[in-house]
Amino acid sequence: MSEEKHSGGRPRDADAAASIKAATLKLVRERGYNKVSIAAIASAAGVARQTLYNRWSTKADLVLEAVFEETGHYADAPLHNPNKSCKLQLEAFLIQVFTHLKESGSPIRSLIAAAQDDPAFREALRERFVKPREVLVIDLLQRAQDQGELSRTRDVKMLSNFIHGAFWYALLNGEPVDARLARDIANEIFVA
Amino acid sequence: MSEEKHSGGRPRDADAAASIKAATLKLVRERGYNKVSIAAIASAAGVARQTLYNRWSTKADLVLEAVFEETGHYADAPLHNPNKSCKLQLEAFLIQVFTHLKESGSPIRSLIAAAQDDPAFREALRERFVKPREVLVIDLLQRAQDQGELSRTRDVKMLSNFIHGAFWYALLNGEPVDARLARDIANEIFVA
Amino acid sequence: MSEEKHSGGRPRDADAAASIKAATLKLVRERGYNKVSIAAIASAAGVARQTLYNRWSTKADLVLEAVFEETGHYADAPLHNPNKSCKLQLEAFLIQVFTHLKESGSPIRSLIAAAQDDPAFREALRERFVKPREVLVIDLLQRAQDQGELSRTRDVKMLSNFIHGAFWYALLNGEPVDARLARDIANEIFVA
Amino acid sequence: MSEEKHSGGRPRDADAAASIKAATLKLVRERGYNKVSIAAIASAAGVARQTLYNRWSTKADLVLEAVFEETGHYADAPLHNPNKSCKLQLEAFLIQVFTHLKESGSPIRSLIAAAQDDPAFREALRERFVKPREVLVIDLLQRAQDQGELSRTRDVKMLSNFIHGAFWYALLNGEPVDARLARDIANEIFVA
DNA sequence: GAATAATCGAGACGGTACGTCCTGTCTTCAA
DNA sequence: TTGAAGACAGGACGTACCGTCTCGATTATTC
Repeated sequence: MSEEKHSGGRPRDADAAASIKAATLKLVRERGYNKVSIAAIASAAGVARQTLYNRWSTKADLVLEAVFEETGHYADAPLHNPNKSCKLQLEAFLIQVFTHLKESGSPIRSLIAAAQDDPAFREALRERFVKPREVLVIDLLQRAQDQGELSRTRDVKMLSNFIHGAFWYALLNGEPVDARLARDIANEIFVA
Repeated sequence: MSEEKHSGGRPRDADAAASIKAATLKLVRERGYNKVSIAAIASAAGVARQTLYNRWSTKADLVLEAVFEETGHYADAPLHNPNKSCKLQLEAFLIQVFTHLKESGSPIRSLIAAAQDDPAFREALRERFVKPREVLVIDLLQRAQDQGELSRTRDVKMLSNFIHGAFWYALLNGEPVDARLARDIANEIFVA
Repeated sequence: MSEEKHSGGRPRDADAAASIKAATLKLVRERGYNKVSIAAIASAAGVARQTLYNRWSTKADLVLEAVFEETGHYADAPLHNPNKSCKLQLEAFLIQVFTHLKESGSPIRSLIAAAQDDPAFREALRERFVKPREVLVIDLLQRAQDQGELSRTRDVKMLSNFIHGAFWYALLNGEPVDARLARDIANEIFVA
Repeated sequence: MSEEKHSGGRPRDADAAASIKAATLKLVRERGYNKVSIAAIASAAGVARQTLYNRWSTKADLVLEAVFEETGHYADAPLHNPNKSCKLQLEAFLIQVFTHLKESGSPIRSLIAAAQDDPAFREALRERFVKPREVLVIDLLQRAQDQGELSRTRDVKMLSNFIHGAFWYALLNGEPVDARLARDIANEIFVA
């Protein structure tokens, strides 16, 4: 069902996509998004330049896919853990996110940057990166309100903005995005 | 005293700097940062391309200066207004900042983006844009604590991060950065 | 056999080479070598600038090829004509060379000039322009000696230098290089 | 009489001209004419760039003066030496010229090259370098005819062209311009 | 002695050209 | 039809020069 029909012609090289994404991640981490050309990625992947254009329409698309291929799935992981307080669940979630960033922080910063001049790409980033995390956090905060751990007077949407905003702000300003930040954010959100 | 000494050689054309910055702002607002070439700025300013290179080492530097030349001073404006509650002062401050962004939001988004691939430039942006606003907000929050308007249990540094983070998050995600957001942020900070 | 193998990749546009060389000759004759920029040639040929760099490493190389493409072959023409005296054969040969110069004298002067600052290019010019003509003249003079038309005491290598030197000297000094010069040279060589 | 009246204003620095010419010769010999910029000469001479423009209108003019300043006078030296045969006088003269070229050959090649794109400069070179040597050689050859050392049937103007042409040809083709060439030329001219 | 005027060091300016790099498209051959 | 290879149009980049110009400072001559 997920297999597209192959109607004649040479089939796509299955290995190509993997080696391209690997080369993309490697180069972007080493040199930074803007210092990596499409030609350099193709060359590092041992692939013709056209092969990249066959599959991704822009460099941003490619990097987006490369970055979230491997690690994009953790967002589906069950955040709900009845044994822990919501505050600790939030902290644990942030630590999980920040750990991923330790490796891919630079590419993600680059993606956010690339999104600023390309509305279509900004939307893609929103769908794949931003919204899933917002949903998780908002759910968690609502659960906290249901369980009386968080006051019903708090605006969970704005709190979510505070949480994500705080880590974007640190990320984009080059400040450490680590366990300490996760704890400080969680503490301040659940302060009252 | 603030004038740099002129130690020989033809002095720089004072008009040139102004027309270059004006052309820069105009073009960046119209087309977006990455769609504007240095040659186009020079041409619009009626100036030789080399003249830009004589004064700014990168396009980011130029745009940074152009954006904050005119509006960078309002941060010095007295934020302290004894007749208003701190919450309203915060809201007023944010409205002021957001008003500026209505005009220069796109260039500033571009600057934040450009900073992600250039540590030196990120530092410059931090000094000229980020830090001054942090200082203002932190002072205000501390005053609020002194006056009993804000609980001493709150971490003003993290609250400042929430405030700035919330607006960066909205800005970079293409959501409205307006008076409503200012009010919502102020409300949530002073919620208790 | 003389065709270079095509080992993958889009083949070079055959028309492009022709139109580039044509534009090169036209512009160099009109404006002079140093007044013609690579960009101007590309533009006149309706071709991207990079296409020129793909094929020739320097402007001198390009002009060299353009100048000798059309007319470089006459050197192969049989100089040996048993019905004429060697003196008249020399005169006819020089007239032939000088006629070519009437059209391309300016580009050739430019090539000689360009060769003075580029040893590699000087060698190329020697191979394509200088040596073939030396060989022809030396052969002719030796034939003249064999037939008793020229004394065996003469040094044909030096006489060849006299002949070519005289016409370079005239060419580079802006003096007429015409049939009269051809006759005068031939007369003086066969004077005795 | 050769001193121009100085009617007010700071007089020109007398040392400047010397150090400029020295720097010019040094740099042109080291790097070649086209690889030397006016700015580099000024810098090497410890002089402002404008000072060069105050005195010479083009780089070619400057180099012309620099090259012939020191050695341009030998052409006035008496070539007539009754004790030697004209052939030996010619050989001695050529050796004298070629010795100068051993040091300044490269700049002179450059000057001939530069002249090809600048008629005014070609004329200047002709006056200062070409014609004086032609006159000397023609006089010598006429003396040789008067004394019976050279046949009256020879065209001394063309012989002069042969002589100068032969050495230009060698010079511009990168062949040795030395005592051996001087002897070979003299021998062949006086062959009969 | 003061005014005048040309020169000098320094360096900005308008301009032209350079050679490199990159993007996205196209065109060939081979699989 | 895909892939490898590479040419092509187009455009931006940063650098290097050129010849001109504009400063402040200097150094003569002329008044």
